[in-house]
Amino acid sequence: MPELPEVETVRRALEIGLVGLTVVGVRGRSVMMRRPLDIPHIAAKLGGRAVSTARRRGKFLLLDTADSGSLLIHLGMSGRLLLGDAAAPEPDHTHLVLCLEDGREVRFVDPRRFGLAQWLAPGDESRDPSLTALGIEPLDPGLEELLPPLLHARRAPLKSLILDQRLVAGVGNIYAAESLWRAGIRPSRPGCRTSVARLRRLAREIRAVLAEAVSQGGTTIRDYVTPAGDFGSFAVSLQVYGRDGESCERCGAVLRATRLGNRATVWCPGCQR
DNA sequence: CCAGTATCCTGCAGGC
DNA sequence: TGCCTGCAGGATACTG
Repeated sequence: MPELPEVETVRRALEIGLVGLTVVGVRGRSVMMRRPLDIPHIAAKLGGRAVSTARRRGKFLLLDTADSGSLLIHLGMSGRLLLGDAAAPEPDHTHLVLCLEDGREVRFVDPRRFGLAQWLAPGDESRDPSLTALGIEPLDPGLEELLPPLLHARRAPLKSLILDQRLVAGVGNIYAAESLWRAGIRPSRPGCRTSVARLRRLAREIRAVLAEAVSQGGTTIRDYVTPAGDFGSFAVSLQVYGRDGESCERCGAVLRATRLGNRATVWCPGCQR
């Protein structure tokens, strides 16, 4: 569910509301998630320590301590991080709770359990396979120069390529569809059959749509909320995602839905080539 | 190495 | 009202 803008919005909320505070307790159940959730291990490493930094890499969050290591979190499809009063009712599927010194709690809620929360010892970050495999950070400088040659070398549909976290880290199904619409490129177009100039345009649109979505607090479709419980407001700016059957804002043609790599894909047959 | 498919899990909407 | 099917913002282990 959450893509880069939603994860970045969560990170900013934690930077303001969590960083600097001490985690006085850790509780939860050691359920199976994308990786096993080991509550006692997290409790031993994080309990009694302060969170010093909240970082993001692609769709991953890293909550650092000064010298004990970091809590790695991925929200998967349905994950949410909530920051609020410990007395508030606890949602179903709350798997991990960080109790804070000021009486509030950070709760990791994830019904589908496609997410993960895992302790990384100092130095583990550079060994974790899913972190080391991550590609370009799209809001960092250089996307326009680095991404086009990678895409041009491949035959797969561009939408599948930009969803591949090893190429560019943070684009998901919503922003893949939106950036291709903005660039006027068909999602099914093979990377190798797209000019480098058009791929550069795509890279620019990826950056632009992600940055705009961050400024709107992300996109809420059904259940994404910020740690404070607010909805992201970028949904009103979506041009294709979830709009099949409606008319294209740019050319008026009827937007069509298809499936690409087992993911719903909406595009405009009139102006995406 | 690359491209495409199946799979993990719960909740919800829609059809009958 | 229920029961069934398919689908959902993701990643990855497979298969050819």
